[in-house]
Amino acid sequence: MKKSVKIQDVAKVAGVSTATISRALSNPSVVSKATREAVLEAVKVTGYRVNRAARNLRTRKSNTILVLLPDIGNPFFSQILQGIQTVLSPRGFSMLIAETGQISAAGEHLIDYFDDGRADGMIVFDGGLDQEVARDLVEAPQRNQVVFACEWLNNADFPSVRSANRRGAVEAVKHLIELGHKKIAHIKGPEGNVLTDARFESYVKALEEHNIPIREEWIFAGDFDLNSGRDVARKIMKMDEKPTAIFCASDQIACALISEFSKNNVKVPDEMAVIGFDDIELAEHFVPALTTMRQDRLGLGRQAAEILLSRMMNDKGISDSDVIVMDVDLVVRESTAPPQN
Amino acid sequence: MKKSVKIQDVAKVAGVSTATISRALSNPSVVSKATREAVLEAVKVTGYRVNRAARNLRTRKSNTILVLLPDIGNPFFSQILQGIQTVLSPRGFSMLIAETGQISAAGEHLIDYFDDGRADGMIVFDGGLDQEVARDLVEAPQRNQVVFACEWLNNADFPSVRSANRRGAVEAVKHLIELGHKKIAHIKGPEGNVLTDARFESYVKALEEHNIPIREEWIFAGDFDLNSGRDVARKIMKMDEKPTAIFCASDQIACALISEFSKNNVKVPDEMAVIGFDDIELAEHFVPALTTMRQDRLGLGRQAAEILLSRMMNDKGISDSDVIVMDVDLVVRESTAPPQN
DNA sequence: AATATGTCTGTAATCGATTACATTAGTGAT
DNA sequence: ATCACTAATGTAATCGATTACAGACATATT
Repeated sequence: MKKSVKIQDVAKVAGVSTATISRALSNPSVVSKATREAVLEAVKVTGYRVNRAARNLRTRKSNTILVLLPDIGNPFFSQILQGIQTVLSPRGFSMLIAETGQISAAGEHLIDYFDDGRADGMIVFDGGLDQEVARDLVEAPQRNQVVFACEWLNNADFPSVRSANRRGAVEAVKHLIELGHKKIAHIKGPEGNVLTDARFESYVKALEEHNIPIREEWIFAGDFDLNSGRDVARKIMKMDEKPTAIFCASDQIACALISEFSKNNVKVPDEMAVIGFDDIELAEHFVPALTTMRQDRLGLGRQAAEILLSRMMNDKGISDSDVIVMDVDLVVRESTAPPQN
Repeated sequence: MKKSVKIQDVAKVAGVSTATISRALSNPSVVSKATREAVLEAVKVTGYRVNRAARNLRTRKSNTILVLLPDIGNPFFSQILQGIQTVLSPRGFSMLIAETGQISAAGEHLIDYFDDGRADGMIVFDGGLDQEVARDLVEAPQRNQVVFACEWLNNADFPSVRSANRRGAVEAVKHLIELGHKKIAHIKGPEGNVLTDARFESYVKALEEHNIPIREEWIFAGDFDLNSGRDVARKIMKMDEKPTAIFCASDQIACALISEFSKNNVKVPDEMAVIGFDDIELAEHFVPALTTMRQDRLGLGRQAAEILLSRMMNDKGISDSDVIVMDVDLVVRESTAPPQN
């Protein structure tokens, strides 16, 4: 049972003081070459590893970033996490993951992560934070160490990285219009979500721009998830006057929608054109392959991490680029086609 | 700029010593009711939060679990992470996430997480660790604080949680046989993976048990991912003698396989029956809905976390239940049917 | 009354690294 | 020879909580 090596032990082996060890490791340029090499050698010999808790205590830093998700189980986030990780890892930061619901369920507050030194910064993917939680964040001294990604807060201007939801939604609907559709339905995301609103409003805008009247009965509540797609498909099939095309707020909705249509012999894209949003991995391999707006999830994660780190370094409090909007791309596959008749 | 409250400040407000504050918070039963209430009140008034770094340093614990994934971007893990989180969070543990590749790329070692006090335990999802990394883990004094999940190491007996891969694969193939298939192909997972081997060997075993000869040309290399499904579909379509059914090592393979078949007018399930493994969320909503073996991903995550925590509490070094095998369920949907003719 | 027992609380050492400040030695200028 | 300055290193305080140990007090026992 070898006891853990501490900086004192290394100092003894290298024949220098602990201060020199510390300096040689964290700021090599200030010690002489000879010492530096001796220290490195001693570190190797002893197998020394800095004790993070001690370092964190002394420096008041954790080198850890909290990633706050509304729902860890949603596979939409996995690639985003990967993007974040590719930026954080080489820079020596660790990634802590938590879920909005779990934090409040545990009686904790979001800013506790700052207050108790668990995290130096956070990337928040939940635009639906409680009013109170949001206010705490705005008023926190660590205000600058927070970046929103994908979603954002309407009443606070944190830096944020997001996809071009409005342009994307407009383009998606336009794609349907250009194919000749006039009867275009929309399945919304969850109530109160900023993405839901942005995409829905753009749907309305695109229709208005082309003088297509809005039909309330073709606007459906949903929640980004599979089940809402299935449910809406059932509703639509019962309608007397059906739309000929549907713009879904997410690919998951679109897939489940198509699936339910297929089961009931409603042909996609011929009888019903369907376009999604996200371009999840499976979209390309769905049957029929899904036409959708691609979000660069890896890039979103990377950008969010980059911005956060650069803000944490500067700490100017001033920021030139508060909102980064990532491009989205229309990917035309097989689930959209001109209307039949 | 309010400076952070420390335990001293609370002590002053409550009119007791720091020791009492600490005790009242971490071991309430040892202080009198009156003091306890006074302390709680003082904590509320001051807005005190324990400094984790200080606590971690003193207690030599981090209350953090490292979750090591082979690939963060793989959505297969998201529900597992959620399962882990639901166990860890209420017990006051945080979840740190890292990727095998990133750690070595950063020149770090897995056991550094123990050595430098970043994690008290780890759940490893990668059965393909380097020999060296694996050996370090086996020899580490924290051997007991490691649990494998989904995958496992062949040459070391860490506790592990996994699905009944062998039984599941046998059942999957049997399902095809019972439908009347005799020409059954298999698309394997990545080379050298323990799951690949378990599922492949079971495929062979199931065929042998039913006296169906193994046809080498119907065994395909793959890698759990979408592209290998597409590629194998193309290969099969070019064959003179085609199988009538295919057992895929993952749902992703199966979906992409079916997708490619559909594009080329090979009818699933009529011309080709396909069964997957995993039951990813989309399986149910695929077209046709995918027949597959369900793995309880949420449960896997939960179990892994439970076992790890209980081992960390006991620390007996002895373990009655080393390997927990989670049930898998055959979910018959629409991608399998009897062979045509 | 003296002693034992138990309950509660306080004092101060401790965890291990970082860093402000002090010190030393070496170089070059005057 | 003295001074100014730089470069390299050492000494010791510090970060903030936990906890071993000791002490104070109240109650029970003999």
